[in-house]
Amino acid sequence: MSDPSVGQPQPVAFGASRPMLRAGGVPVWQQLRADIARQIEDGALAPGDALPSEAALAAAYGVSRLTVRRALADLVRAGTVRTEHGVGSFVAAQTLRHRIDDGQLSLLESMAKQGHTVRQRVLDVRQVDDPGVPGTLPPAATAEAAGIWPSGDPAVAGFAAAWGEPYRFTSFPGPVVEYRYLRWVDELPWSVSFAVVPAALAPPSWDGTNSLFAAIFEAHGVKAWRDERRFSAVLATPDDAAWLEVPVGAPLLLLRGTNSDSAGRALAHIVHRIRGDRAEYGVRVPR
Amino acid sequence: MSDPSVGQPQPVAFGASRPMLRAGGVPVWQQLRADIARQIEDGALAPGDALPSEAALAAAYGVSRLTVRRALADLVRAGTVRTEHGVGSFVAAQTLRHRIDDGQLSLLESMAKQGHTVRQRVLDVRQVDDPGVPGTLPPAATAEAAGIWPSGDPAVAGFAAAWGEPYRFTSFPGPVVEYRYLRWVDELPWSVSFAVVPAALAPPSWDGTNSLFAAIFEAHGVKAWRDERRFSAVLATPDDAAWLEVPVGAPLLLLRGTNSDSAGRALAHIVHRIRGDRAEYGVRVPR
DNA sequence: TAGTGGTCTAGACCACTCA
DNA sequence: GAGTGGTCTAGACCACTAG
Repeated sequence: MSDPSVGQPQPVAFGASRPMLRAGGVPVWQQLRADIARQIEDGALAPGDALPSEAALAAAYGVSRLTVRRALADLVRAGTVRTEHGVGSFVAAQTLRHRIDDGQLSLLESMAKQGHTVRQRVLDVRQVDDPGVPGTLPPAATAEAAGIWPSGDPAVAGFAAAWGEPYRFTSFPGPVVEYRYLRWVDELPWSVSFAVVPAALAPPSWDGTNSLFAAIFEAHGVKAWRDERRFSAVLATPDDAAWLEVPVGAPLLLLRGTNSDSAGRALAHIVHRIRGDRAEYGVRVPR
Repeated sequence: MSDPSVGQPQPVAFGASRPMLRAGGVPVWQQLRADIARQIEDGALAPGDALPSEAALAAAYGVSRLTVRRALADLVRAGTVRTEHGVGSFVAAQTLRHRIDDGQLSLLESMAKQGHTVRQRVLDVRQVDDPGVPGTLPPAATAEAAGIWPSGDPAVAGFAAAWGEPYRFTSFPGPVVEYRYLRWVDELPWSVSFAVVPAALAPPSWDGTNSLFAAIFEAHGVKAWRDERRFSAVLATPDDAAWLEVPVGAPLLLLRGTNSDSAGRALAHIVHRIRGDRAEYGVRVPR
């Protein structure tokens, strides 16, 4: 109840708008979330503005701090509010959803045309001598699809877990190489990605400065075409959250696909886990 | 600590696997989630099996019930665990992700070819005489993109909020008709969808027994083609949750697109909010 | 050092389901 | 009525940030 206007713009009178209904069917934390969201929506709070502290909100609304935290956690997962440990909560900047025309251009090429910068960093490269084939894949491979993430070292989660189903390269039997890499667009995390290619085609030392398929083309003269893209939605695991700088439970666009050569032979499988608040993938539908 | 084996299969010895680490950097609820998930992953718990009650889990792991609930809430959002109020928690059945080859076929046609049944129900139809045009859209239209959902009557959220950006039909000025409808696949909720079409083209009484564009074709002889599909990921709002029978915060695949006639004139805008645990949309990429 | 968010506890009451 | 999950509280301690 003390004067909170010290440097930060005075927020609207939180809690004054309407008292929480304890008897109605709607939980208090949902009403609270809606009330905070409405003030952001109405423009009473602009992006970057500080919210009152959790303790202040709890006092203003006459609820416990845990109830406030539950409402805020929902807004944080949705990307509406951003929290900084030890600092405060703020209205999140509206992140622009970049429209990617996901044709045959790589992300680097597509974004460069729009004037955006793309940076890639290879997290790990691993050769697997006995890759997954139908029927022999361990149960861990389907774990990701079930929303299960590894509890131990995150680095051990390989392509198979990300892909979520048996795979193999019929035209290129033998060992494969798995890549895991991060992508930034305009210096903000964009996606954590997995790729697997036959070892016979794997570029010896891909460092992410160009696209993986550009590297394959340079090394072997083989051109890889995208032939299908499959889209779904998943939640960010703690692993995703750490890499992508989003809270656990944030929405991710799951993009899976296979690249093939001109003869239709599969050359690579790719999985992208893309920040749902940043990406909108556009695909032209042929008539 | 009493004997819980009464009719339900005796679950594995929860809590015996490893004690919670209180000093490590990983929060206890994340360790707990991982521990429960591992037992599901390992096959110790099969789909449909009952988990111990929250109180029993709290006692077995030596944590408070709230910590258990936090771990379970994460698994519920991810679709790994299903809870029934007053009954218990269960390992969720692995929902199959249907692959839709999202070409020019409607969902009804595409799924019928795979032997699945599709049912549609129109929730509401509304004529809007002054539809959103660039620059005149109220701030509420962008609310959905920011993860804000209406606190009042859910039925008032119209197409503009779902679409998230200004729109208009340059070739068909004048009033538009908004539809909101639900779709089931194999009698399980699939998506909640929004469509807006010029009033001049709107089928007088579409009831969902056929596809909206089939109805338009029958009424006016105008064939609508899909020309682009845009994919993103969002979280289920309480509104989505109620319709789609998923928990709040579950991942949804956001599919937006425009259908045009053979001359390229926009005839309709569509938004689908699709259960991420059920759908995987496939699109062929032209070379 | 003060204030903030992050975590966890013990306990309470309610709504719901089922024997 | 017993047992379950759903909600909420009051309080505690910690980690982090900043003046």
